[in-house]
Amino acid sequence: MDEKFAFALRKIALLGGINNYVAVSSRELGIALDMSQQSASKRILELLDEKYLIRDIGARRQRIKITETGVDELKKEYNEYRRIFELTNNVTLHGKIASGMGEGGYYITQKQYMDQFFNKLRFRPFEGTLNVKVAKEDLDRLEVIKSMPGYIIDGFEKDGRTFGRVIAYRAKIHNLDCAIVVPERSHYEDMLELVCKFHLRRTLSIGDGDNVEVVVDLSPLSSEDHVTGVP
Amino acid sequence: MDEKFAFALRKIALLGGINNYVAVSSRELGIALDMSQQSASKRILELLDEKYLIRDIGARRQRIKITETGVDELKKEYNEYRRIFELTNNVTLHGKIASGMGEGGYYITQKQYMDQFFNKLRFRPFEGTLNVKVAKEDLDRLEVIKSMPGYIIDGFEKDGRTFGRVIAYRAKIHNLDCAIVVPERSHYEDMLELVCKFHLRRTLSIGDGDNVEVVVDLSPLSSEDHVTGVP
DNA sequence: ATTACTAGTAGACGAGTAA
DNA sequence: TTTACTCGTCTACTAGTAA
Repeated sequence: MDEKFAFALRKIALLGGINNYVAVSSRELGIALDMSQQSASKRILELLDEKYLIRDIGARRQRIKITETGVDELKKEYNEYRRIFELTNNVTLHGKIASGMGEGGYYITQKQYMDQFFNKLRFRPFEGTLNVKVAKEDLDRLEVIKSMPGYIIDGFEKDGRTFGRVIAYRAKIHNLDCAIVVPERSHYEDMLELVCKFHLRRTLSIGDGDNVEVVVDLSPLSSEDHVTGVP
Repeated sequence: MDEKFAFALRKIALLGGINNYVAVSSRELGIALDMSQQSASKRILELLDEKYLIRDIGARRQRIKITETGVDELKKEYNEYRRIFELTNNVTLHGKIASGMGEGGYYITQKQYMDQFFNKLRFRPFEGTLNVKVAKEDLDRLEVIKSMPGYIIDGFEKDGRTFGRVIAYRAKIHNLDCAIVVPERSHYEDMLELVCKFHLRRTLSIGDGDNVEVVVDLSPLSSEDHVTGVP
């Protein structure tokens, strides 16, 4: 997104435009953005065009509201700041082992995914994945992780079903190397899929309901096989 | 600050330029900023000129580092995002009553300050202020408060001494209306000055070392007597 | 490789103004 | 009052290139 859009959206958010329609004239927005009424009016039109804003235009005063897409863009910048001021390269997530092979497990163990894991992460995952339900208080950190560059695992079609692109991140669970896998653009999904060279339940002697700590490694990736969370 | 500077600084911060010199070529920065090498080079020169960046230019690769001023600018934006996504209009600070009249108390009880309190906050503070040492874990919230608009209490000169501009915010301590007073641009100062119409120690039966909870009201101010934390 | 100059251009901005 | 058009200016960018 163009930075000027983020700037305008941020100021509109500060005026209360995130959850409600807020009456902001182009003159007022111009003051907030330190520009003329004319330019602010144009900016609003651009934001509407980009679907970052919706408008309820009355006879006297327009009322504007930031769309979900717009809020997502702001969160992306917010997450950048969190990376700068809050996080290091290692983010720890707490969670509980969830029952074995859910829907996600079926997806991830597809050969097309597994081959890519080997090519990019340099290990062949043990058949089957470990599901970890992330603790509520760590969900926002998971959001930050999702906004970071990770290993792209491309999607594919098979038997008329669509398997979407997923992003993998190197991680450690109890000092064992593994990777976490999250579907691209999914919001507030609290289930992690872990892939590992070994059979994690057996190797770590863990089972359903056990608390685990997953340390995700967010250090910069080597080559061009990475992607930013949302392009 | 021009938004384009904040944008560039943010990307440099993400490349690790906050606490250390980091080797970033103008080409690399251009990629991060989605602009040409030439423009990125120019942007670096502008940031150097604005004292947001310092540079250690070697023969091959320049190494850059964000200055304290630059970090402050980034924190300002970060605090805006925190206001958007974390805070409501009321921010609660925890702290302990500290010993009576420190240096700050001497300052604040000056007549020139007191008259302005009456004009702007519409109450005349009881002679003397209450010092509250803010708990370490709430210091970052205090930083956010400082970045918000508050009531400007102008500084003055007296007997060759300079009394700086301070910012006041409406607050409540144990449901009693009061105001907190912070000097303009002071970093990581953990001492709050509270002013109130009543004698707080007597009215609330509190004394040194007692834990108190101060709820600061950050709702938008009425007129033109407010200022943003740092202009 | 770098960094950064100059020159030319596209687009962002504000003034004037209409509705 | 609003919003938003046209149009002229000027800035911010890129390409070419030097060091």
